[in-house]
Amino acid sequence: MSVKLEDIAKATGFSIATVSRVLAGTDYPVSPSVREKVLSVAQAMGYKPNIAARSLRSNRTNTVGIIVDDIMSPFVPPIVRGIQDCLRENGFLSLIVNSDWDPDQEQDAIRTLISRPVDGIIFVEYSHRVRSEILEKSHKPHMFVHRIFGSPIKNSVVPDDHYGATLAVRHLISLGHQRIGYINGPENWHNSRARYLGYQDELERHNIPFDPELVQPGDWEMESGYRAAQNLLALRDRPTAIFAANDLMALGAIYAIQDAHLRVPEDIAVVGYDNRDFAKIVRPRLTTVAMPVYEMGRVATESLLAQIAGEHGETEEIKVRGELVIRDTCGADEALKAREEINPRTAFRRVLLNKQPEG
Amino acid sequence: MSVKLEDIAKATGFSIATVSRVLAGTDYPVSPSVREKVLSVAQAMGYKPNIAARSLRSNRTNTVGIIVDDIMSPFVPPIVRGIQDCLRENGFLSLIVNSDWDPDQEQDAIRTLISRPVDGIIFVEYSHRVRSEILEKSHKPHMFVHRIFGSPIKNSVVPDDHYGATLAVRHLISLGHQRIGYINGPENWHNSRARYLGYQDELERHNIPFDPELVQPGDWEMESGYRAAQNLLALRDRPTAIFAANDLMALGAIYAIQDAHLRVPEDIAVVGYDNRDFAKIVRPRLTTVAMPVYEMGRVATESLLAQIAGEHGETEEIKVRGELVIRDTCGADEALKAREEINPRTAFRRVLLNKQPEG
DNA sequence: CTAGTTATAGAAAACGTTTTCTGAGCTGCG
DNA sequence: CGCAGCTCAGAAAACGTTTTCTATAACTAG
Repeated sequence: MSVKLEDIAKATGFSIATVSRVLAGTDYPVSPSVREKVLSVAQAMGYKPNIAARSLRSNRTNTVGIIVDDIMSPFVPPIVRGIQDCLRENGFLSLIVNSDWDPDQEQDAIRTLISRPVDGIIFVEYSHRVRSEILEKSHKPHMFVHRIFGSPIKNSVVPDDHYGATLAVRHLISLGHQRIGYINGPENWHNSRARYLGYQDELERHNIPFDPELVQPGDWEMESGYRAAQNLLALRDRPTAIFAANDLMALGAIYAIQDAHLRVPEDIAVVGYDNRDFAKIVRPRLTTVAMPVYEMGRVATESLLAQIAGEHGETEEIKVRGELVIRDTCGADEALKAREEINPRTAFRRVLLNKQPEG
Repeated sequence: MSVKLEDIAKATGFSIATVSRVLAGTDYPVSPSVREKVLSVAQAMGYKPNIAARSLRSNRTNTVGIIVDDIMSPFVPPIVRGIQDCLRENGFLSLIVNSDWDPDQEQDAIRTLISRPVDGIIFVEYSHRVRSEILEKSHKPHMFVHRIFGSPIKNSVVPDDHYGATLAVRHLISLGHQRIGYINGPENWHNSRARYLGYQDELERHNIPFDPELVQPGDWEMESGYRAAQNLLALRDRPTAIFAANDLMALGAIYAIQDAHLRVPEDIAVVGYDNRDFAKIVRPRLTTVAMPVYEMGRVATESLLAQIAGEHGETEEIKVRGELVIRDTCGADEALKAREEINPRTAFRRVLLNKQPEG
């Protein structure tokens, strides 16, 4: 079949050991002339190492496993892409398995991946509180990328939702809004709480009194955004702007506003959260806070690879900040729109929890 | 570390060979009592085979490689999910690598995957005409899942775009429309041609004369749909319905219609193609032909696994049909909407090219 | 000049399986 | 009864690497 070390050994006259040492790139001393010869012959013969053999012997595979809830769910692909780009840069490949939000399937996935030759595991949108014993016992390096947990957990990368909410509200305030409605997500989600807190804190920072009337519950779905906005519109002193905890509810709110024969952004401004794909094709195009999904994937992977390389052990929770993407639902200054489409592959800011400036 | 065959052999008193035969599930004769004992002990000890060792010895890894252009591009995740579901059912895992529409990176990906332990490769949205020599020489089973090529190629799975266009147009005709505009995709794309042909053929089948005035060019983007619709609206005898070759252009058309102070669907009906995520959250919700992405993934994988199992060699091009998803942009009978959200994991029809009924 | 060290290369063990080869004990048939 | 043929189990080879151990030559220090 394929050309192997033995063939190259025969062709060059050196031993298998020597050939291996050259080709595997260890720091074992090999004289330059030998190295050169082996390299050129290997090149000529088109040598490709047998990864199975290598990993059997050395226990390292340059492969990491990714456990996702569902590759089709909207936030997952960009996270995975961030992971894969970082992996590729370091010569790694990824094995992806779906858990379908099912703890049993997830356990199974963990078991499967651990038995496989993977050097580490990344959990994307891991939602189960119970850490797996198997995972613990395997001592494989692992990272969590998610938006779920409340309390900081080790080895995890999360979005800085508090900061993001702050951006949205600050933008509205800068446009002159004082009465800003808020449509919250489910109360038991950490996301909702963090964004809600960001909303409150930013109001306070600008000395705008917090009015509980302006806060409406939602469940992430469009329909709940619609109803929430209806309630806000029915207030005696109704808001001039609405910040929704996600894009879907923001869109529902826009529809409610339109159905009330009001205009967005002329009569009421709207800001969403997430920067979902549809945000730039709905009408009016949605101003929103980008969830830094791609970056989260990258950051998690960098940390994982460092762990694999033995550079460090567990890390604290890492928070990643997203940017405000200004489009049409706030009627903001055109100049601000210049930056419109952010490129997920470019610069981003990573903020370690304990290094955050003020708050 | 992990428990291995030797440990189980020691624990049960049988030889490694016997244990392996039981656990690997070969058809080698092993007496029931031995089998049972080994199985229970292995279970108790939590045995998981070392895949690296297994694949080194047996040259089979129960892993397939997937080369995608970009996991973030909209059609890819459901295709990948279809592949992965089918793989999982058969005890396989998948290694995914992105090629970024770059032939060089794709070559690289192929090389990488071939040197790895993968039993086969699936190309998703493979766009390069030049088949790789490396791929050919490797003799690895492979399949292509794509929407690109014109001429049928071996081992590929494609959507039946002609049929889909037929569905869309038939629906409009059944609602009484006679003047149906068509917004085409780029002419050099096979998709565009197939959908255009479906449009023409279905008109003919209903004895509706083809009017070239009603056909407008587009480039898949929303903006081109907008302009195309403007042109259609400017016709002296303007259409009562518009069929756009994709959802994005359909959405652009809707916006153009609305900007002309006409209503969708009351004044003009619109049908899109693809059933993208946004189709069910825009306003009005878009009636469209579903691209059978999930099914394409499954079908390709079934065929690949059959190849790997040695059940058959190369296959002819396989066409998969999508369904019409009826929502709000045609004002269709409410009864028809019952089937609204199709479940991608359920039944679907696969149609081999040479088994197609009439056309 | 000798002993110790260093630089380099080869031999061989090891990784955990699968699979081939061997062989022991039966069964069945002439 | 004897032998072919079957059923089942074990011994050992093999898969292609990496890595440990050993060996040799060259060099250095004293």
